Amino acid sequence: MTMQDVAEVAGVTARTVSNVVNDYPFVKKETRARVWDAIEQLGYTMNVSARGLKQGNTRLIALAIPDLTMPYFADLSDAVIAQAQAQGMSVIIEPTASSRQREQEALHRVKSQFAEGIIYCPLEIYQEELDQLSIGAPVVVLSEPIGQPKYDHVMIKNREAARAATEYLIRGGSRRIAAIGLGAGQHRGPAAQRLLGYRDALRINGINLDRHLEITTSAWHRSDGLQAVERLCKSHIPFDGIFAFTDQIAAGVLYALQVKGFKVPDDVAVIGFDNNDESQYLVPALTTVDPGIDEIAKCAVDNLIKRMSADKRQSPRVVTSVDFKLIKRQSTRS
Amino acid sequence: MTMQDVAEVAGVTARTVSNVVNDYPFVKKETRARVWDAIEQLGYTMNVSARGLKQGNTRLIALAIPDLTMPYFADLSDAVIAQAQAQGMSVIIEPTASSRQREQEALHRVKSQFAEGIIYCPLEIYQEELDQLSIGAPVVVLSEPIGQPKYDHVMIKNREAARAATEYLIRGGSRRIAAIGLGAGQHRGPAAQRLLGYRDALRINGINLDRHLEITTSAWHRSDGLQAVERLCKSHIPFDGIFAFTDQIAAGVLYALQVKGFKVPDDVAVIGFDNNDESQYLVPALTTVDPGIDEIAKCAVDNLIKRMSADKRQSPRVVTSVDFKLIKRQSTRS
DNA sequence: TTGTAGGCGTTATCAG
DNA sequence: CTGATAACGCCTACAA
Repeated sequence: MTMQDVAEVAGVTARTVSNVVNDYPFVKKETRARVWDAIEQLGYTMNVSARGLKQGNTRLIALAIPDLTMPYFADLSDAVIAQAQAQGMSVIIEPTASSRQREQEALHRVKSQFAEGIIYCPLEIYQEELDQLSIGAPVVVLSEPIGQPKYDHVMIKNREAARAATEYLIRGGSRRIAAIGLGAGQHRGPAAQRLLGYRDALRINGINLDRHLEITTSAWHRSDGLQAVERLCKSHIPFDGIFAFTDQIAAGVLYALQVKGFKVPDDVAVIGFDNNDESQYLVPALTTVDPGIDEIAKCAVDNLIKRMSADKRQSPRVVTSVDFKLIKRQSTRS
Repeated sequence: MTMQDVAEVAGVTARTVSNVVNDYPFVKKETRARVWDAIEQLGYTMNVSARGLKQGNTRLIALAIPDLTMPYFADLSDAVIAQAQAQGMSVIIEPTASSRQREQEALHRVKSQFAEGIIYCPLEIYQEELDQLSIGAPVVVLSEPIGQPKYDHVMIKNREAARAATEYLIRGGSRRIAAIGLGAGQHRGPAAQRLLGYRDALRINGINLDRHLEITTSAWHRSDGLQAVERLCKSHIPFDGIFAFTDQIAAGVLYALQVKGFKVPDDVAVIGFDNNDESQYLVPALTTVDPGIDEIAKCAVDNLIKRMSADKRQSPRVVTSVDFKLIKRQSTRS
């Protein structure tokens, strides 16, 4: 079933069929109609591999994220897909299960999945390593760059946002603020930045650090928040505020606090990070940091598409920073 | 940058390069090594469009869902991607925004996005219409079929599950049970089936229907659950149980009940549908129906791949039914 | 406004 | 085990 077949039925040549399906303007109305009829009649669909081969593009991009079942990444994926579709591109999603190996595979597989570029959310692969990989396709990285990165980056200011969140708790009267969500052994990446921002806030406001209030977790799930609170309680460490590194952690935290009989925000104020849709329906509704997902997605897709256009491959790397917002709800005192 | 270029550097022909990258076994070890070296050196990646053209496949499938930001569909997408990857396929996700037009577009665009088949979650397009569309690619539909469908279907027994959920509330002592989530004007689709199951349960247990307890919503979001409870309260309709058609609705319901001072499950027992991860961290943890997402995804992908293999295109349509489970938690009395 | 011819990068066929 | 050659289906100068 080729253009040739359609052409024969319509009584024209393949060239004309091509003109019709590609909306080339200078085709007689009547010819156009005959061709469309033939297409319908035969159930013809164009072979996109052939077109891709000829034109050298697929209009497909890849998006590598740690875990699609986490609301933040689902929202991000949705926003990326929307932005891409607005530019006539489709998106292949590749969850990496927060595994180093799967992240590497995702980067290497880009081309073999027909994608012309990739938006990459790193968790396990650090920038030095990333910058040494040879990927053979344009990349936009969603994280804070260090020094002169090899690829375009889109980021939010994790450290500043974390500081703003922590200071908001302090302004509400909290003095013993727990920070929940640093991964064991992590010294880099968003969680580490958020911890630094937390410490900044304490230092600037003259509050002593207490390492017992910095709770590491194995991941960023609700269960991690719940376990963190249990650990805090079990070791009898007093606390009157919690900065959860993600809203999912915060959801687990709120659950645990409720079960243990703490009043939020009176006994303990809680702030999250991500502004998931879910967070406004928690009880009490969660104060959180809105990272501006739509803006992140827009910048990422725009930059990737620019980079994909052949003439821009060598242009200087661009690092885009997206503004965050503090969303004030009922889980904190103001 | 073609195989030819690699071949010249490696001192072989393109044919040999092809054999190497495709793991054809009968290539001398030494030749193989030389070829890989050349590939590394040149940063060569195969042009998959060319291969697709030659072999007639892309190993890409599409997944059309209403909204990726809804946990159920994010979980489903994740499961479908995992299943597809296990079979060496990648997935293009197409959110249809619960819009009739976007659902149609998704179905028509399949091929033009390089996908060889599509898994389709209908919301707005009914089966008669779907069965008349000419799609030109294998389709697996995730919904209950009516009569003799044109395509393969994978379904859960919505009506039976809804009945089981409602009966569980009845067994817990609820008599005035609200059903929340039927779309305005919907007489078909999963919501309608769930309403029927709800009515079945009441009838079988000798409880009179009260249409005031059947609350329609515009969508299946948390906000819809919240508004439904407000509407119930405002019109002073007494109720002691709620069957929410999704866990997201239930989350909004629990929030509203908490705000209004109802005790769950003592004053009002609540049951949901979907078993989102979130639901076990709601306060109180939500009793719900687990539709078996992994099983659904596995059946969908398996059936689609079978259907894609040329010789199976004409085999009889298969309808797969996946079992549900009741997950009992603290939002209901037992 | 439509027809003709050639090539995009790969793999398959046939030799060797 | 490897080399040459011919498609795969489409697009685009160029020609008419």
